[in-house]
Amino acid sequence: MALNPQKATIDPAYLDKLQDYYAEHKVIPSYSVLATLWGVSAKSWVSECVKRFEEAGFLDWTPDRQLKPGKRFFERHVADSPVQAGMPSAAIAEGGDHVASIDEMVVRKPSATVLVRVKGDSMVDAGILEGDYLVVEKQPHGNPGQIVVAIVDNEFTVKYLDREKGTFVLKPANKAYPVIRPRGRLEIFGVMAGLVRRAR
Amino acid sequence: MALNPQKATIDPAYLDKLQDYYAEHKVIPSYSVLATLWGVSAKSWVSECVKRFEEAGFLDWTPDRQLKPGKRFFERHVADSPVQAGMPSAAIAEGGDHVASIDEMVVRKPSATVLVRVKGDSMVDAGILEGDYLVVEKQPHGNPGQIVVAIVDNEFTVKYLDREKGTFVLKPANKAYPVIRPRGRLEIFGVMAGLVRRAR
DNA sequence: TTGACAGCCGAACGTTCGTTCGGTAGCTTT
DNA sequence: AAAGCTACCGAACGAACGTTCGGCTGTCAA
Repeated sequence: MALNPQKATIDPAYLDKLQDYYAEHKVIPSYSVLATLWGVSAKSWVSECVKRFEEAGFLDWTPDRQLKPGKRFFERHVADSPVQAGMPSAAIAEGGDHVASIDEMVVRKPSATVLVRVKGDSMVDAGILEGDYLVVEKQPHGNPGQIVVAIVDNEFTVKYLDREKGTFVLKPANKAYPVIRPRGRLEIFGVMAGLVRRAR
Repeated sequence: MALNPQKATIDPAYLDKLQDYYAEHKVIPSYSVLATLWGVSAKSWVSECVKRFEEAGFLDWTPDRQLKPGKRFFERHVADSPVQAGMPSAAIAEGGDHVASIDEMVVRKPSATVLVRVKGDSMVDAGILEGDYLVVEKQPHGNPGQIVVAIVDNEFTVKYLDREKGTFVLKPANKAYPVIRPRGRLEIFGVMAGLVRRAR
């Protein structure tokens, strides 16, 4: 057990503060600012801690040797059971699930991905509410069963794509709305890749 | 017309390159790096351009006078109508809804934010489906009307928080489920800050 | 043809940066 | 009781930073 490769410990409180700072300013601060942020007074100590963050993958360097967020910097914790609810950190060990970032769980092809604000309640039964942001992967076709964003009468419409006797139709997820049977070609803007809602 | 308040012109190519750099590294580079990035050789010129970006709202300063992205830096279009579907950028004109990244629209305090996977269908009427990820800001209390994650019988439960005769109760958004009236203290894990769904 | 202006360069300069290194105080381990 | 380790401090230092300022070139209006 002496061969435990004992990683240098990193202080989760330091990471928290850095992440919150970054969330506010979108930049990694200088060592002296970091020092005051962390409540320490020695830049040399900051330097030491930064090295640990770097080894752990939370910080990294640009080719020009400027400090930048590392791969794990944007990791978000996925809580599964309340067991860990109270525990005040228990190290950054491999415990629990992580997710790279919300962005990445929902957008696969950034260049083809757009957000579309949902209007109306025609899809409530699919859990899509007015005001939600639909993450849409732009592409001119879709498969039956998928939720697609189509262009009807020069407006976006979010509907289930389905097939009826060889032609595509758009089905709402709300009994109060009718099925849309487009005459002519159905113009599909993209398919739903995900959904994001801001609370309240 | 001499009194046209003629804004100093900003070079969109410069902005593009800066944004690409930022997208890759998640930091604003130093003036000398900016110079090579832009293909100019005078830091003084970089300084001048930075001032213009600053006035235009694309760059800003931290309280410690470090350069950081400004409000308009992240302008990413939220498509509202199909009109803009095809257009490839069309200049830096004002207007339109913008959003930085999905992460940021939904998490304010990274250090207190967790993802909770939704189990069951007790909140379907609030558009919260099984398998969704609830973005939860950890805090031990909430206000009536908010959707909260509470700990009941050592399990997470997502419910509306409400008040009945002075005590807090948890209301599902699904008539098939009963209101939960906790005996003793109600243990709140956090409040819903947002929701993320991966399509299928 | 003169002058104003915009885009850009280059040197100089004081400030701040991050590193190095030698320290101290407290806790464990032996 | 000594030795070792960890968390942190503080001074020193060269390198890099961003600002200022003067200068050059090309364009456009008068």
